[in-house]
Amino acid sequence: MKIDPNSPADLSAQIANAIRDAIIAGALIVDERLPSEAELSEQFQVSRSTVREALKRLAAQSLIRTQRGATGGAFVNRLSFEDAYSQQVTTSTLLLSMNAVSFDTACEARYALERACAPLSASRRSADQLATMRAEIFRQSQPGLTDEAFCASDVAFHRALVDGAHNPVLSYQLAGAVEAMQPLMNMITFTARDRAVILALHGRIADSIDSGDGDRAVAELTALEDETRKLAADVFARRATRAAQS
Amino acid sequence: MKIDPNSPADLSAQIANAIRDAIIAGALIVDERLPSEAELSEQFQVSRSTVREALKRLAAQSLIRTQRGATGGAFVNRLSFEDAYSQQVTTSTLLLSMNAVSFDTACEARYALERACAPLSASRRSADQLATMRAEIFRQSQPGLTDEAFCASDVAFHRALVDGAHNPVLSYQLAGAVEAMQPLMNMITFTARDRAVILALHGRIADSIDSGDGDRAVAELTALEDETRKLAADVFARRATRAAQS
DNA sequence: CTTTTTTCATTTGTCAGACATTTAAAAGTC
DNA sequence: GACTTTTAAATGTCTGACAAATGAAAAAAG
Repeated sequence: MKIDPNSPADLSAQIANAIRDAIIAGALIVDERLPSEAELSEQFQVSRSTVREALKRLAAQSLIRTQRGATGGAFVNRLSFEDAYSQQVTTSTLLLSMNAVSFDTACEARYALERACAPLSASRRSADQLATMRAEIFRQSQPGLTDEAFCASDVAFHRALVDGAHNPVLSYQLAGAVEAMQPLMNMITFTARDRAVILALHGRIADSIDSGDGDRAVAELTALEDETRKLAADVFARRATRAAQS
Repeated sequence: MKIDPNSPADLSAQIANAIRDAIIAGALIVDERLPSEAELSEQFQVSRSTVREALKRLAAQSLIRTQRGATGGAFVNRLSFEDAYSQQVTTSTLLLSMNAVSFDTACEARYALERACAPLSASRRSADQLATMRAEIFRQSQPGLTDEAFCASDVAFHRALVDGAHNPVLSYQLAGAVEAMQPLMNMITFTARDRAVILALHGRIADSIDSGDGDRAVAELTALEDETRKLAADVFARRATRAAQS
């Protein structure tokens, strides 16, 4: 681990990268304790503040955790799917909102990924996951549900579908795509008729998963994608009309 | 943005979260300049070091960038797909290595996601992306190629396939899955016969994409997945045998 | 001897103040 | 007007200090 004091990059960034690379390379293993801040500052020949800034950078990426006290210090963190999941959601959300990703693009990606899960979910889903899907469908059928609650239930439904594949890697990858779309989905106002159509599609998707028919689930998901895009197109068309009039 | 000095969490973490939430909520927009460190330390009633640690946390997530000098400061960063992409790769790599994700699980996720891209890629890929696929296939046919170089070319081939879908969200999501698997793939040693089989499958995939036949591309990808898993199974079986003998 | 309490050393968290470095704008010079 | 110099503002780094947490060792109690 070498540091160049004349590099344009901040010392704290260099140190953080050096430690991160050591973790990736396996030189530092999970739960291993890093040297104390005082020792690190001596090793790298920098002040303790600089070391601390480097450690905070790593902590922000869940690569280390710190503990105070006599036997405390910084420890290499086992990156859990949960940690990665929440980071993935914020990153994806910001990506969509900051880069003006169109609704169609996000929607296409989301359903393409979901269709990838459907066959696996159809053959593996637990009874519990199927029950969750049914429960969310029931919730969506309740009158008086706000649009936001409807969207939230929609996310829960699709998460159960994805988790049914019992592949944590897939669940992790999809989490961002599905949850990050929620702000976009929330722009849509659902009429009673819209909800009925979606509800019917959700029901048919659950039935397909229930009967283990992956191909049919894929087809129903495609139908749901078409429906979603049609709804969004209507919303944007109405907005454009209003904007032109005013 | 309120900070609780009695919270168990570090002040710097609280401040970082407050600023992050403001960015997500849109209260701070892209390229907007945050108050100077001195001003922030007064606003939050903490020392400048604490503010700095908070800012380093945000910088580690590419949420802000800092600039020195008279008109310098911390600016809200436009999170680019490239930034997110590299973070995604490191996170995915660590997830796989630290959580003992099986080769089969990772492989299944990867090919499921790739199959999701295939139909889109078949109908949209640019001539350039198809040329890249062909070029990588040619490179893979060269004798004397190391296993690592073969794997790297494999990644490039699949990236071209994915990018052919022309959906940045899909490319971003898949980047992690494909690149993070490279260390696992590198454990496999390819015999000349293995390479010939893979090469033939790559050729057929490229042909499918070329002719716009998404369904066939999906089928060929499935065949490639089967082949990859068979190779991996052989490797692990040989290892188990050697381990039992020694 | 065992259990409980106290003390203590270690380590992170926070603060205050200082200086170095970078940078662009303002002021000065020709 | 064009160029150079100065200046002010901001981040980057260093030093030293104290607070707070925490486990371990030492001391006290039974």
